[in-house]
Amino acid sequence: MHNINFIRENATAFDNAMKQRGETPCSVKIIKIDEEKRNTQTILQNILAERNKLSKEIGLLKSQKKDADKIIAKVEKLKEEASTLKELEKIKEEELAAILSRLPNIPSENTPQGKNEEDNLFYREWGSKPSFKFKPKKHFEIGENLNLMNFDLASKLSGSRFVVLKGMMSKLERAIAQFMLDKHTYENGYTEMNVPFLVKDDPLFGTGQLPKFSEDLFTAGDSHWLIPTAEVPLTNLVRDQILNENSLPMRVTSYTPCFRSEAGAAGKDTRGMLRQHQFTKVELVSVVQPEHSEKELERMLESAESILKDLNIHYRIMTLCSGDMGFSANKTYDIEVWLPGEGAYREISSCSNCGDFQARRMNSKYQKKNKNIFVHTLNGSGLAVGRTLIAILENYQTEDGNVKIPEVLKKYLNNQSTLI
RNA sequence: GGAGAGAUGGCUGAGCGGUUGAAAGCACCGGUCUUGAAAACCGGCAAAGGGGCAACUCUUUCCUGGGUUCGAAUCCCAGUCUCUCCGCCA
Repeated sequence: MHNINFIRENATAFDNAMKQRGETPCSVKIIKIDEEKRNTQTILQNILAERNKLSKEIGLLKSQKKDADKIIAKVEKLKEEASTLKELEKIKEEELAAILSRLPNIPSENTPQGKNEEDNLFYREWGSKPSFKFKPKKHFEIGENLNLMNFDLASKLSGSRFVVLKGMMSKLERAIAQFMLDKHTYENGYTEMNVPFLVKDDPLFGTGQLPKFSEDLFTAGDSHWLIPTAEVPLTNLVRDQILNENSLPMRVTSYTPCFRSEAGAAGKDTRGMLRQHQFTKVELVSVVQPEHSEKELERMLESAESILKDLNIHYRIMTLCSGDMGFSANKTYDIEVWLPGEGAYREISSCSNCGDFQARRMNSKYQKKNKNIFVHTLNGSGLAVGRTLIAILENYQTEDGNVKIPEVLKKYLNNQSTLI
């Protein structure tokens, strides 16, 4: 959520920022509504002040057993005026909130300007593309050939974009998740959390999915939504709070399923388990003081990278341009793994600094010298488990159709060295 | 599902129609003392917003939304959440 004072004082800069993000500049409209709201407020408050004053007089008169009927009649009139103005004020407030709550975060000055993913900037890479003496298969070919990955069964149960994993494939996915959690909790300084997978509206508003992106979410009953990412429950752990400064930085991680309707992705990545309605992910969330968030983003990125390094899988990191970033982010790095079967880099993690954007929506502050300051929030995948499974299958496949088990995962798989 | 209890400032907790924005304690901030720290003592300390160059001033907020009243943290209604007991259940 944007600071209205900032927009008032930096209208041009704000409009430019929105332009960068592909939004139509609207500061003029915002400022106009804001002015109307404040004008209404000023008049209303004068009336209320008068009412309060007279009410006190009434109290005084009554306590002296004097007649107060005249003043009471006067107050009655004021009350009527006030109620009309109150309604008008409410309307203006709602108009303003409707606009502000749907505008994306302002890109950081370190975010490259651009329209779409083609304008993303290469940041760095690790490792190199492996060479194969045979034509590497795609993950679903490997999985289906081994009879450990079944999309037909899943579609019988739930339709398209679901998968059933069997036997060692299912164990492998669990091993990956546990490896990630262990790494982040024992080495990277995150605290493991077990959080609800169903949340109410408020948390989703807090992290920015609502009100604008309800189409991307699944609902459960009238009052709950299935989480599209653990970012939602984890970040909202600090909602409506004034934190003690010594509780910062707060670094938490959680392994959860994620549910996404993929409303805008019809026909995209329909084969395989790259884009599913349900997938699991280990998420990282940091809550820090404003002055630390830039450094924290780098730290988070390194935490996510540490997983792929241990798995020895080649990846590159892209800095997302203003037009390709998510709604709440001011700066985002995507980690893209190399998929030999696919012959392409695919996103496996996205690490974002949201600045105080989510904190404003959640009302999350910390206390510093008797001042309450909005915290900064960051989130990143550490990593998407399903896609890590894909990366392992494609990078560790052998010519006979089997898959080697990465060294760091062996201890989670009874020291087995191949999938079958 | 049945029966009760409750929701007050960063926290604990008083207040239950008229200087109550709210006692007290803790936490926090400033100071005295101390070589430094602790303790002790003194002082300060809710938030959001409006008006004003400013000093300052006003409004709103005691879970949320309605209502009663000249006036509500305090009374009434609805909702949300929490807790206790009983039942059911992974």
